[in-house]
Amino acid sequence: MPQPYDPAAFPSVAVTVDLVVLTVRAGRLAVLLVERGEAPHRGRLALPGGFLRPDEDLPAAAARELAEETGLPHDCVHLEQLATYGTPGRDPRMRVVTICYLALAPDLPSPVAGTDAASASFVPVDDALAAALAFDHDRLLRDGLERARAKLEYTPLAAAFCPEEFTVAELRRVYEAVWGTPLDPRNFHRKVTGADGFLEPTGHSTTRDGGRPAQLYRRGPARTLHPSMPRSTGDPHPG
Amino acid sequence: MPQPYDPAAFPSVAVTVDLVVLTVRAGRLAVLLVERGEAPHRGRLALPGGFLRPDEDLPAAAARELAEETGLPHDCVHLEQLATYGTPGRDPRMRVVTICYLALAPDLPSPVAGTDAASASFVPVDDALAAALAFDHDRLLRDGLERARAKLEYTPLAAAFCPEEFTVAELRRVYEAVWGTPLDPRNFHRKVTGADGFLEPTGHSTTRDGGRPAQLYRRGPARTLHPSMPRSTGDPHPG
DNA sequence: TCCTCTTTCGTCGAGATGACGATAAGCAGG
DNA sequence: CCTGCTTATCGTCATCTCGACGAAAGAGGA
Repeated sequence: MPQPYDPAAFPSVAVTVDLVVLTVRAGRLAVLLVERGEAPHRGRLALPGGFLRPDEDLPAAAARELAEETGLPHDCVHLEQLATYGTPGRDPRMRVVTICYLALAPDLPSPVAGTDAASASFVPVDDALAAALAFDHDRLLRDGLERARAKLEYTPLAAAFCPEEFTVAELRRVYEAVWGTPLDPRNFHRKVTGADGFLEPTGHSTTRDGGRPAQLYRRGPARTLHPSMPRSTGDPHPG
Repeated sequence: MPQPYDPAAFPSVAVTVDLVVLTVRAGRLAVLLVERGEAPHRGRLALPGGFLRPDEDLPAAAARELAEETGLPHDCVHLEQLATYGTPGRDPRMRVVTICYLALAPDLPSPVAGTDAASASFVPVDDALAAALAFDHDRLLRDGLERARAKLEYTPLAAAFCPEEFTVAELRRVYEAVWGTPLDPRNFHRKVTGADGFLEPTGHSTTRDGGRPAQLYRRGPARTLHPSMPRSTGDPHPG
């Protein structure tokens, strides 16, 4: 903590808040990107974000940026702090410390045209990683992906990618998109319906997936998964 | 990311790097604290930390603070970013954004007298939480504890609390101190010796624990634990 | 009606785990 | 040397979970 204190003793540091906003669209994991209109990295794709305001809390800044870029109702979006990046030179203009937030959102039907939403669009993560992003945003994105993949294992957070009511198959497709591996529908069904507090039946059902009508569920109250969601398929055993 | 750019457009923000340094001493989990010599919170206990320097990377700043406060050889200390705190008013003097790092260290034999090490000392976490810390350091400490407890479950990081060579019982006492729950020595032994890459036998043995001589191990190359270290004792089943 | 599709329920063997018994191998004291 | 104490290490067993897969249920379409 600041012991010696002198307003002139510390350097000028700009603080920004950036976002890794993930969603699952057409069975693929996608990230929200904006095209930079100014130097440096003009024309390159970048994560959305902006300066922290004078009297703004960190989560509030993240929520504000999220609303500006997506117009999403922020009661259906999961938002958590990811990490902070401050390597000198990561922004050629000046010393910038960036607090990165991770957001998981359901596939929004209309790309709501907010203030800055015009230039923002969801890009499949594979494409985003192939096309080098501006600044060190490749790294932020990779860190966000790693966090999201890990969290699906031991939290019921996959439901954050789903609409209010969803089927077990829709939830499974979220896992398959984020992890990039196919899962057995039968074992998956047994697992999630057996997990305490993961799913709450709504009583409704739907045939939007084509075959036999599926039960509709909403998110349960659980915050963690015990035991965790097994990720491997085909890997025999670690022990 | 900074789109509009104007050096005068962002407010003056001080960036500090604070540390939650944990160790296990006398079977209890302890945290490194310093006594504040200046206002605000003069005389209160606080986490060690300081200002980020102009051309210093974040992990480098954390490592520097750690060396200043403990004098620990920093090749035996695990250091990772914990979270960033920037709520307006958390420091009454000015806007401060603090990047907090978590460090796990073995019990150092001599409290090496470094530059600032004089005032720094390890305090059992229970005592630290009972005595309110300066600023919002209670929260940083709680977050650090939560992270540490979680990481022991799915990583071999408990060995970071142990010296170069250690016995299974010493490792078990680390888990018991961090989690605050007793573990069955026989099941624990089976688990850690069976986990791939967790422990590497040295061939030596010791009787420093009193009874039958115990094998000495060093840390293995594994970075994660599959399956994870079971935490519950007494809880029958979650399903 | 028959086929196809997806959901949902069962079965089986292979680990993993919790509880706990049994043995091994040191030391202290008589 | 023998007895008792300590702790380390090995086994056993019932229960739970998981992966692989079979089979029935319930809708729509040819």
